[in-house]
Amino acid sequence: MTTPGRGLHGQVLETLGPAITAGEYPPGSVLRTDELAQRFEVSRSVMREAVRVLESMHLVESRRRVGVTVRQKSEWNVYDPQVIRWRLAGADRPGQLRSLTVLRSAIEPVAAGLAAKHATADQCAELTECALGMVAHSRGHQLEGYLIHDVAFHRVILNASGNEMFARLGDVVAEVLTGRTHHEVMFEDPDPAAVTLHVQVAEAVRAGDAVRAEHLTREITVGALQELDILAP
Amino acid sequence: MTTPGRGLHGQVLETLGPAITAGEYPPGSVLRTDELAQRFEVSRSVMREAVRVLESMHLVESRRRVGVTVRQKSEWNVYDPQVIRWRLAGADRPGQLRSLTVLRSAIEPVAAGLAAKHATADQCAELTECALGMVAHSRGHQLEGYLIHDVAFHRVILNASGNEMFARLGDVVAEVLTGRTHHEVMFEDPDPAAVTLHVQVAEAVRAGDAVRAEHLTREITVGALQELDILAP
DNA sequence: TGTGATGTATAAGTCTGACTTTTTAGGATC
DNA sequence: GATCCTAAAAAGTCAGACTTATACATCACA
Repeated sequence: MTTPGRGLHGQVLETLGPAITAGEYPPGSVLRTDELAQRFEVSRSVMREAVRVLESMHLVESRRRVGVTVRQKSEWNVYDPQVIRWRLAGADRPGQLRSLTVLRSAIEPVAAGLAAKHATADQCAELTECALGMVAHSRGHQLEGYLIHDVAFHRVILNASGNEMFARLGDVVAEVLTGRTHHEVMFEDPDPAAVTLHVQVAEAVRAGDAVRAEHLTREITVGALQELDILAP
Repeated sequence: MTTPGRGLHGQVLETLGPAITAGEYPPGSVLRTDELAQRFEVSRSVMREAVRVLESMHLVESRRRVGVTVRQKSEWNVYDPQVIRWRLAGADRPGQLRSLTVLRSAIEPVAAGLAAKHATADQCAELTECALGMVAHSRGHQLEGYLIHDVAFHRVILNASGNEMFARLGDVVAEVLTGRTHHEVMFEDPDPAAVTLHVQVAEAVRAGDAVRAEHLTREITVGALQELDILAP
C-alpha cells in the first residue's frame, strides 16, 4: 500500500516517524542527530535529511546547541498523509479513526452537494458504476469487493466536487473505510440502508440535485459516526 | 508572520517553494540537485536537504538517473501550512482563497456544533469576549481590531470542537480572514448581520445548543461564500 | 524487422572528516 | 545578586570521493 522507504533516510523514517507519533518520545524529548545516526547505523548526512523531513511535518524542531526536540502533538501537521498513516499504524489508531470520521462527516456532504453541480458525465457514470458495484457485493460476505467500490465511490464524489482541498482527502477516506473493514468489527454484510443511500446519492448527483445529494450523504456519514458511537444522546 | 528561513536550506526553500507552487516549474519539469546547488550558491548537502523537504510535501519526486521531477498539482500536500502560505503568496491566491473558503464552509458549522457540546467554561468566556470585541470594533473603520477578534473567535470554535483535525485549521482560517481584510475589497465596516451572528453563535455554544450553533455558523460561512461569489443561483 | 541481452553514461545516493556558528550553562567578577 | 565572559556542545555547512540504480543506446540474434 505504502511506498517502502525511498532511500536510506526513508527507511530511518519508517521506524522513527511511527515512534514519535506513537508518543514513544514524548513532547519535549530531545534527540541528538549524531546519536540517532549511530543507533540507525547511517551517516550523519542521511540522518540529517530524515530530521529535515520530520521537521517539515512539524513533528520535531531542530535547534543549535540543544538538539532535535519533539513538538507538542497540537503542532503536528496532522493532515500530512504520511503522519496519518503512521498514527493509524500506532497505538492511538482508534482516536485517529474517530477524528478522521468526524472530518469526513463535515466534508463529504458538502462535497456531494458541489459534485451535483460540477460532476461531468463521465464522473456521473463512474459514480453509478460504483454504486451498482456496491449493490452487487452487498450480500454473501463479499466485503473486499464491496470495499473497493465503496472507496471508489467516495473518491469520485470528492474529485467531482471540483475543490482541490476536498479531492486530496480521497486517501484519508480510503484509509478510514479500509480500516473499518479490516480492523474493526465488521463480519456481517454492510447495512442495506447504507447501500441504498449510496445509490440514491449517485442518482441525485446525476440529476444535479445538490440539496438532496448533500442531505443523503449526511445520512451516510451519520451512520459512520454511529458505528463509532460518536453521537449526542 | 512566518518564520524567516531556518538555516540555509530554509532560505533556499523560501524562493524555490513559491516558484514551484506558482507553476514556474510546470509539472514534469526536471531539476538537477547539482545545478540548483550552484544556482543558489549552497553546498550539495544543503540543497539535498531542501529537496527532501519538497519531496515530503509531495511537490517533487527524486529519482536516480533522472533528477528531481515536479509533481502534478493534484499530488501536492495542499494542507501543509507552508504550501498554503506559498500559494497564498503567489499568482493563484484568488483560487486558493476560494478553495479554503469552501473548506471553511464545510468545517466550521460542524466544529461549532461540537463546540456547543464540548466547550469548557473558559472557552465559552473567551468566545463571548471575542464576540463583544467584534461588536466594539464593528463601526468606524476599526478593521484591524475587528479582524483580531474575528480570528480569535474562529480559533476558539475550532479548538473547542475537541477535534484535532479541526483545531489545526485555525491557521488556515486566520489566513483567509486576514487575506479578506487586507487584500480583498473591504473598505467598509463589516456587515452588521454577520456581527450579530457571531454573538448569537457564542450564546448558542454557551447554552450548549449544538443544532443552533451549527445553523448560525452555517449562515456565517454562507456569507463568506457570497462575498467571493461562490453560490448556486 | 523486432526483440532481448549488454554496456555505458548519468545523476542521485552515501559516507567521511574537517570546519563554522550559534547558543547555553556555568563560572568569574564586580 | 546581577552582569559579563568563557568554554563546550550540538547543529550547521562544506568539499571530495565513492557507490548504486537506471534510462537509454547499442548490438547480436532470431
